Amino acid sequence: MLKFKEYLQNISTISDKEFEETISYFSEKHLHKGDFFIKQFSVCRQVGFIIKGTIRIYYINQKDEETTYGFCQENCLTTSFKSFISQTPSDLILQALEDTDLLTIDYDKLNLLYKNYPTWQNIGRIITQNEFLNMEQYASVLNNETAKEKYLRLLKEQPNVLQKANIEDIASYLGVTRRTLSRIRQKIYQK
Amino acid sequence: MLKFKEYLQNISTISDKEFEETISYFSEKHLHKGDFFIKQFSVCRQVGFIIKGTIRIYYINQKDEETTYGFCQENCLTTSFKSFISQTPSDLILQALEDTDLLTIDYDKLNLLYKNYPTWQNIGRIITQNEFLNMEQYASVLNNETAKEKYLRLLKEQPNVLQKANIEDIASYLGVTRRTLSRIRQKIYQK
DNA sequence: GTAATTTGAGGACATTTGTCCTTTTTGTTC
DNA sequence: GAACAAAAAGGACAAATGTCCTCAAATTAC
Repeated sequence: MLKFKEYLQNISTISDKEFEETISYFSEKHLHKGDFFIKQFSVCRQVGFIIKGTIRIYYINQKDEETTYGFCQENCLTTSFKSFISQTPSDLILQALEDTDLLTIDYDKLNLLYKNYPTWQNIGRIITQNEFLNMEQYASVLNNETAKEKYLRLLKEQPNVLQKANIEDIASYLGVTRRTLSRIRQKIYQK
Repeated sequence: MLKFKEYLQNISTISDKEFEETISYFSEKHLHKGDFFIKQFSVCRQVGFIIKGTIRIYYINQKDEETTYGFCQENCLTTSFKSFISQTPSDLILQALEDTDLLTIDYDKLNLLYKNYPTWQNIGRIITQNEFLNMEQYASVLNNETAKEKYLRLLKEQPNVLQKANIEDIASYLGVTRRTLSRIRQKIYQK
């Protein structure tokens, strides 16, 4: 809860009283390893704030291959944003890589927050803008970083993901085959 | 003007009177071939609606190579969105590939529109969401389409861009070198 | 603990792409 | 129209990546 309060205070000012009231709109959710937060083709009805654990975000393309968008961990928001804002079936799949605790809010309750608290209108707009910036950053990485650079960044920023995810997941995150990932690791660790 | 009205009406309902008033917040701008709508590192102060012409959006990466994000043409909004919303220096460069006519609105005037017209708050939110969806679509293309597929889509959706842009631009849009683009064309046109 | 199964490492070869060129084509100037 | 310049096509080889394997290590089941 404390971390969530910090998270919101980084976005906008929120009083203790408002936070207390806000928190009553949220629920807690526990996922076991392998559980889905959002399944493919289901309408995403919730946004989650990760208290503890790891979520892998991925989708399955036309050739039946999994492409991993990324991994969300502690103190991050996680949702299938497009599905959530448009309340349409989700292309993205969100799955727990390990036991994960979340603070969640439903679509309707979030809209109540927007309606009842001017602060939340502000928070909502900024979160939407942040989602845009994240997506832009993601596209920029796809354009500019080699698979090796992406691997090194993952190693730096989310080293524990390398333990929790399997080779297949990491390779699909890097946009290469297992074989190439194997070669990347060889170069990094043997020199 | 008519096209712009249609564009807005597709987003939200806007009365004739509101549109008349709205249009007074906009200016017309004419770019010659090669002119910049937004230069690198300048703060983007305007959003443009293209009446006629073609804008290439690109940036220059750490290795001094140009990467082309895409090409905007008639009846599309064009801006360096991140720079515009945050009023910070732009990574993206927007340049006219041919003589281009735009309807433009300044940052301050847009905020006046938001303030004075509830309709525009709605339009603004939806445009922001659309920008997110566009960026997501862009990332999805980067992940899923081969250079050849991208070329064929360009050929289908914006065939005239292939005349207006040079090989270098198109190759950087596809994410390959000139040599590979040459091979792609060879395969497409000789079989 | 042993056997069976899953997962990661890496060999061999084919395919693709990039680099560095030269040649050809197109467009421009006088 | 000839001469020049600019842009695109494409040859030759090197480097990177994918495909299809096998083998070793780790994990799980009994």
